[in-house]
Amino acid sequence: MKKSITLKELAKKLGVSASTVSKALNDSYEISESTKRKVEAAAKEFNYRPNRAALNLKSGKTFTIGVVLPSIKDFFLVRALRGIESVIANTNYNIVISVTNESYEKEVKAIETLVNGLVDGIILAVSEETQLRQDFDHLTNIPEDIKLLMFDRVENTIECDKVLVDDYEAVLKAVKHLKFKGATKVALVSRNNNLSTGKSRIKGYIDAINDTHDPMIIEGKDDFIERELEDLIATKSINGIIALDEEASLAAFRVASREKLFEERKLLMIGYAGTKISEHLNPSLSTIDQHGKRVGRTTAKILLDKLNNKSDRSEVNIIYSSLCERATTQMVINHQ
Amino acid sequence: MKKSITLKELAKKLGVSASTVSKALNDSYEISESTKRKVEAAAKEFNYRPNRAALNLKSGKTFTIGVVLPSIKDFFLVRALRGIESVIANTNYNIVISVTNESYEKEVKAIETLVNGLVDGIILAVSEETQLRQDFDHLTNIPEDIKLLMFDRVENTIECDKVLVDDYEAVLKAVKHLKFKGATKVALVSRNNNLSTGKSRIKGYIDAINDTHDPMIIEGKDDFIERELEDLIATKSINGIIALDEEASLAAFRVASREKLFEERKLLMIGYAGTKISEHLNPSLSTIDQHGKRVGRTTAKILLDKLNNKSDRSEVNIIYSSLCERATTQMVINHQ
DNA sequence: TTGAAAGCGTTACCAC
DNA sequence: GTGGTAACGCTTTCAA
Repeated sequence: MKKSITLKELAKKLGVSASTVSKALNDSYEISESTKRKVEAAAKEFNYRPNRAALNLKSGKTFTIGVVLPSIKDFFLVRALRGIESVIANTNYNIVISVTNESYEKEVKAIETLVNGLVDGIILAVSEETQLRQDFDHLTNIPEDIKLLMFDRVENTIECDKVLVDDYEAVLKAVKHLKFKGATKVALVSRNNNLSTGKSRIKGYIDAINDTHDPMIIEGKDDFIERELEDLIATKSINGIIALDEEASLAAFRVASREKLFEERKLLMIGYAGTKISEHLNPSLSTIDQHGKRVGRTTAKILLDKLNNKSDRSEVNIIYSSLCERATTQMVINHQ
Repeated sequence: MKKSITLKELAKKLGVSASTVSKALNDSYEISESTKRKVEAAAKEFNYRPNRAALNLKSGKTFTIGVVLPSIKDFFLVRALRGIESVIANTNYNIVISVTNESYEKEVKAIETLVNGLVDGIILAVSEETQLRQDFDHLTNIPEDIKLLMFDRVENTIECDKVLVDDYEAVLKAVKHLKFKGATKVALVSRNNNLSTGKSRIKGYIDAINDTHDPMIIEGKDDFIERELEDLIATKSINGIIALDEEASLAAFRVASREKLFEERKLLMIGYAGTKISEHLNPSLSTIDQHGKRVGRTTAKILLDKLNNKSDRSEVNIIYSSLCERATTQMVINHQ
């Protein structure tokens, strides 16, 4: 592996000035063709690479975008990351990634680091703990020349670009669909969380059941969900389930399978879960698809527009989920 | 959002020199306590943030690590990324991520960009196309002050730190285990690839069947695998399957389910697939667990050691896979 | 067509 | 204890 050379050293080797080399490499009209050729040849020979730190310092830009995610376990966030990456890859920007593990403290630290001249813009999905604490100073203190975009989990009081998912409507529609397909008693299961998205989804559920029966909401870890759900099945003979995340979806699915509710056509279900696993469950699980990759792509495009000053005012973009119907909603329910 | 201020401007506001401010903020013994306090207060008030580009330029370090991955769809690579992130998060380093989509050209471009003063070190899993072309100039040309570490898919001719998975042994053992459990005719399925890891795994399979029967190898897209496998089942009555990746595992699983081979206890199977999906298949799928997260953690630790000059010679580390036994190998096979 | 010099924001050496 | 100055690697203005 060769050691790389600086512009000055290259200039010395060529017996010309640094400015000449710089201009030649930037294909300036001031430099003669022959000099350009010589410089380019030498640059290649000596493996010259412009020093990025110097470039950044000079230009005040970093051509780097920070992506701050609460988790890279969550299938939706990973898909969003893929979407972001697919757009950024075709530009001259780079991606710095930070994972907060849903921690407020890590989020503050991540933003702090990124903001210190590491990035030109930040794409952020707020951590759960931050939403719980409702403490957003680290976001309001971001210098104004760094563009912020929030997606999915969003804080409305902060003015910045936003890309949202229609959580309320998606669940509203899903639960109505369960009812339409014959479910008369729909329970909701969810991991216990403090997310704005979760609250919207629950609201969608409540509005959808619309007093046709009391809300039946189970929030907790997967084993808790399993226990409580078994209880609800026994006591309330529910025939519909809406699950708000993958953990809850799989827990509910396990219960339903164990109780043979799908086999006996006693239950309809819609969840949130990755495509591959939903397809391979038996019966395959109907899900709400949030189009994570599209969310990511939109996110990246809007931020790039901002960075290129193509737009100035803050934009709010909504990506509509769609119901991905598979076997758990395609049976006719068996009302005894 | 406040605009941030430079050290010089801060010095002017305080009526002291830039050097004094710099030293005060770095808690130098040369500066009086009272000055330090004044400077710190002012720094906070005016939202001073050191400019990272200037720091990088001065120190010649970036405290950034580049992670170049062929894909972030692959569950193993995502787990490795998580492992890397979990280690780096506790240091003052940052992660720049590049995804090559298995493309040689993208890999070259990514390395090129990272090497231009963006990072101090690079963690790389080589793309499929690069392994196919066997063209590694972009790697041998990396300046010697940037540390390179390759993991999983590795090129032996390049001297650098390496973290490997025991592909050969893992498949050898897995196939032997299938035989031990009663499978007498084991077929291998795999997506068509040109990876070093795949070749090692196939070698493991061949050595494991050890002429007890002819190798039966199906390589291709999932629909191709499904067709060919149905054929093999019909004509050769195979009773064991080893699948080398998630796509192949799921394709083979679908065929086996359709043909009711698991129900009738006619088939044993081991695959490579994500934990969650393997557990939720019915019957649950036995898999080879490569401990992706551990691979990532090891990877990051070794690179950090190199960056901190804690070690100098190149290290090769092997992470041993383990067989994760689930239902598809826990039945007694039904020999008619 | 080429070159000298200033400057981006910071640190470190050396004077004072 | 404090301040001036040079330097990191590059671009850009202005002069030659």
